[in-house]
Amino acid sequence: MSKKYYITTPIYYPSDKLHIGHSYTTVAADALARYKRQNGYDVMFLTGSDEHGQKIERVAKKAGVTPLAYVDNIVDGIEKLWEMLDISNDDFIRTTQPRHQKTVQKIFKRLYDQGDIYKSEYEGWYCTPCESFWLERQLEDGKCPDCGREVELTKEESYFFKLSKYADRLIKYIEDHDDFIQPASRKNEMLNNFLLPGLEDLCVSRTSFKWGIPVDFDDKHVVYVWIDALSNYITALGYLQDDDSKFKTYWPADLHLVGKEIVRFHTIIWPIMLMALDLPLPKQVFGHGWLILEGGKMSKSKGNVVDPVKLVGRYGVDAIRYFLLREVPFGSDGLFSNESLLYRINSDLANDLGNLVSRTVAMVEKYQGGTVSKGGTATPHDAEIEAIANDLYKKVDLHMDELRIPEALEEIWVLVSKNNKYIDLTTPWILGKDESKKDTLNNVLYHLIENIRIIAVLLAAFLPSTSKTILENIGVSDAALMDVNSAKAFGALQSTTVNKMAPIFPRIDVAKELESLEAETAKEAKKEEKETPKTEALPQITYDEFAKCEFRLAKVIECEAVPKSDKLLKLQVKMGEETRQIVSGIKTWYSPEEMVGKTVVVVANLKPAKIRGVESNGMLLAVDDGKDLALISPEKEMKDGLQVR
RNA sequence: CGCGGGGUAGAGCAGUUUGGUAGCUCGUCGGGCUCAUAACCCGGAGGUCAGGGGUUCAAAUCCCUUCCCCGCAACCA
Repeated sequence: MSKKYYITTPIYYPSDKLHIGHSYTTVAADALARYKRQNGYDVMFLTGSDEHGQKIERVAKKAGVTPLAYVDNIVDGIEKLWEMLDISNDDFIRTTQPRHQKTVQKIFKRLYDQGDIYKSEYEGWYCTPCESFWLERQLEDGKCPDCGREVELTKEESYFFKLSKYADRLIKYIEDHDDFIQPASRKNEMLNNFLLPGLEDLCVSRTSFKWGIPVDFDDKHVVYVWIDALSNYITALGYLQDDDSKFKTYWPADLHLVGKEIVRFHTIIWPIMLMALDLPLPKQVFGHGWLILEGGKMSKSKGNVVDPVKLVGRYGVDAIRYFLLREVPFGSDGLFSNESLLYRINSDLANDLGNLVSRTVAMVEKYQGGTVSKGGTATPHDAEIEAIANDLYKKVDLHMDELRIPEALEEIWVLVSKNNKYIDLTTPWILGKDESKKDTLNNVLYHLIENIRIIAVLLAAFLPSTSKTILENIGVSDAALMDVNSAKAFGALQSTTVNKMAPIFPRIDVAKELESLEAETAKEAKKEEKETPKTEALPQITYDEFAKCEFRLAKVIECEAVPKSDKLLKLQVKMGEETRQIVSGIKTWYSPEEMVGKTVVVVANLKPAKIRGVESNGMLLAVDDGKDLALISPEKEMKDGLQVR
């Protein structure tokens, strides 16, 4: 019996197309899954989509289709993307599938029956036109954060899950299982920020929207995200279903690979759910870092979203896979920029690996008619490179065991470089001119080919198609020689005949390519600009209603940042005789210095409010497009205090 | 004083646990080679290890302190 390995990615929320970050998580999980398979594990690799919720209900409505139709379309795109990226998932779970829905209902019922879920109500604010329910702290200006209209205080009936009951058990579990939360820094974050201060019971149902799994014993309610989405890891295995053989084989999961933003749900809510269901906990939750985009908010004009489909189309799957796997270090963030991507492709893939294969194959053809075999006259440089090849598997394996994918690749590249150097040291082009050195030449070329074979075999998990192409290049097709066991030591290959093929990674002209990429993004940005932002029109109002608002010109005379806040500025503005204090969330776009002296439009008769403990008497008018923000000012110099109509 | 991470060559990072010559990749400059994808190999230049103070024969590393950046949280009238 082979050992099992169950690995998952998060299920993605299909309210929009996926970006490079989702691809990163999935490619990393794929590399791990392939690696384990290659090493003889019985692997179950799951990914999927989390398709319910108010947000999807709303975008679908806006698009004029049913939520399911909307989601079908996006999920289709996701599955195509995974296909494009050579993702080898064994299953794809959608939370709208009957197997999932039915099981979630059973789980919910069971938790309810055993008293871990109870019905209660909590107070909040309801926006009738939006049909949405908000918590006090979610409100903006005491109004609906979505539409800005009045909300009313209501009580929403809801089911709650007793997190608190299991908190102590979870704390103990986390403290006893060092590997459970990785990297360790996140473990402290969870304990200090959430667990040790105490857990509140969790609201697990909603009555304010319908697009969800109905609570089968109380059809006013749908199951809210937590129990719905997190359960996917077991519903996909057949838990509480007729055929639960997969569940019996694969649970508990060996690894939930997640982005650092959702570590919390996977290390607190999910384990507690499992405890309540009396199931074993996953062995490890790994919160990986993110790909940070170049320039951050500065690049808003460039358009910040990196589309994986476009990149794969341009540079090929394995170039993108390589970049993703190589660039994000264990437990921290990596940087993405077109430039770094292109340099990586050129230097690691084209120059080092691709060129090594191509020069080696060319020499085998040129000097010995395409065939090499083991043996010949040794050179003084053989021992060193054989030692490196012999140790390579062990080193890669050690890194993979600790989920250090970039380091594993780095290790493989040590052998790549050493081969390039070996060529320089042994100068086969000189040996080729001397008939008496024929045996030495064969030995040198054999070393190169055998090392390339080992490299190709070990790359199979990371760059599956490149691995195949390289083996084809060097004429290896025997299954035993493509097996990882044959790559654990130098010398398994006896003899082979090569096939010279086109370069596996053609060199990219970086300057030209960057230019063309930029031109393309600029074009797209323009297209986006043209599309008028869809803002839902508000109902008409009478002039009297409008007249209730008092807008005035105000001159900023003082301005400073509000301490301990990222976005808030505290301004003193002069409106005629009067001076007042306003707090505004515009620090991202305006510095305190540049605010002073500006004339702006203020809503003057807004009720005062306290923001972060600072009193604010009014509101600055501004427009934003989601990326940038501009204050509204009079078109020519006018006196402050004047009314705006 | 909310929690956490970080500041090391032009860029991205390792080294800090266990003080002892500051290292890797990319870029840059010079040389070598011609099998190869203007590639490969070798060498050089480039660092007040964020600032200040302390411990020590010796500090990037240990202690104290100041400043700055980035996550999370909060907040965006």
